[in-house]
Amino acid sequence: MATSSRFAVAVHILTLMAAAGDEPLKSESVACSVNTNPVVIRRLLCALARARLVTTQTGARGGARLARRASRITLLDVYRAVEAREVFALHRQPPSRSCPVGMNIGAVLENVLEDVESAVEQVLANITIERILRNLRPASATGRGRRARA
Amino acid sequence: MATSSRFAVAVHILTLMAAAGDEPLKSESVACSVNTNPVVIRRLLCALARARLVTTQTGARGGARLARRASRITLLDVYRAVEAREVFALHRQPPSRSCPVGMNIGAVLENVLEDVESAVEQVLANITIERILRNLRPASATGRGRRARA
DNA sequence: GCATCTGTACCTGTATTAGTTACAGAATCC
DNA sequence: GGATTCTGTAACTAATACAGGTACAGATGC
Repeated sequence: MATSSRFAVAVHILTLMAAAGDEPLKSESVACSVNTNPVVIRRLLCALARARLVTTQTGARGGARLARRASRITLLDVYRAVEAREVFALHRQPPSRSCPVGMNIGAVLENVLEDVESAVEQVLANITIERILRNLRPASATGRGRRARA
Repeated sequence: MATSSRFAVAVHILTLMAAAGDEPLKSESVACSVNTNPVVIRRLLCALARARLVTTQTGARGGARLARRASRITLLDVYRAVEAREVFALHRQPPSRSCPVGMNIGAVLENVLEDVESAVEQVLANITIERILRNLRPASATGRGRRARA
C-alpha cells in the first residue's frame, strides 16, 4: 500500500454512488464531497471503471454509477483497482549474493510479505461498500460511541 | 507501511547480528551484505537502538549487536521501530462536512484501517528474527522448494 | 595520541502523489 | 445540426519522501 489516499478516496466515491442509487454522479459533485479537484476523481473513476466496479457515461447528463450492487463490491475489489503498491517493499538494490544472509533474505522476506498481504486481503474482502454506507448513518445518528465496528 | 525498504533492510540487519552472535558488527560490513551505504545502515541502527532492539558502541572495536535473544525479537518490534507509516492513508484534505457521506467517512475508514493494521500486526508478531535466520538455511541447503513457509 | 567507529547534519537525485489547466471527443437536448 | 454538458487524458507544478552520499564531531580502545 502507500502514502496515497487513493484507496480512501475511492471508497468515498463508491459510497456516494451507493447512496445515490441509480442516479449517475458527476465528477464535479463527487469532488465537492471529497473536497478535491474533479480531475482527481475522474482519474480514480477510470481505474474503477477498468475494474468493472463503476460504469461511466460521457456527454450531457453523463456521470458514473455503480456497475453492481453495493453489497457485491468489497474493499478488496477497490484496493486492487486503485492501489498498485505492496504492503511493504523489499530491498531496492539486491543484497550481496556472496553473503549467506544476503543471498537468501529476499526469498524469506517475500514469504513474509505474502503472509501479510493475505491477512490484509482477508480483512478487506469481508467489508462491502454497502456495509460502509450502513456504518455511516448510526455514526451520525447516535453521535457518540467512538466505533461502529466496520 | 510504505514505499520504503526500511523494514526489509532492518530485518536483514538484525538477522546478520543474530548470525554473528556476540561479535559486534560494523556498519560497513553490514552495508556490504545489504549492498548499500554504511550511513543508511547507521540511520536504521539508530532507530533500532532507540527501540532497544540493538546496542551500539562508538569508537574503535565498536559496532552493534542484538540487545536480546533473536527468539525474543519479533518482526512487529522491527516494524514499529523503523516504519512510521500507516498501511493506507486517509484523505489528505478533510472531506466536506456539509455532505452526509463526507462528514462521516473518515471515522468509518479509520475503523477499517485499525482492523487492517491489527491483522498485519498479528502476522508480524508471530515471526521472530530467530525464525528468519532458521528459514535462511534450508532455503540454501535444499536449493529448491519455492517457499520455506516463514 | 592515534586509529577506529558511531551519530548526525547537510546535500543530491529520483519517484510518487495531488492538484491544476486545457482540450478533444462523446452524448444529449433543443 | 449546433450548442451544451460531460468524461478521458495530456501536460505541468509543487510538495513530500526516500536512498545515497560526503563530511565531521565525538566516543572508545590500544
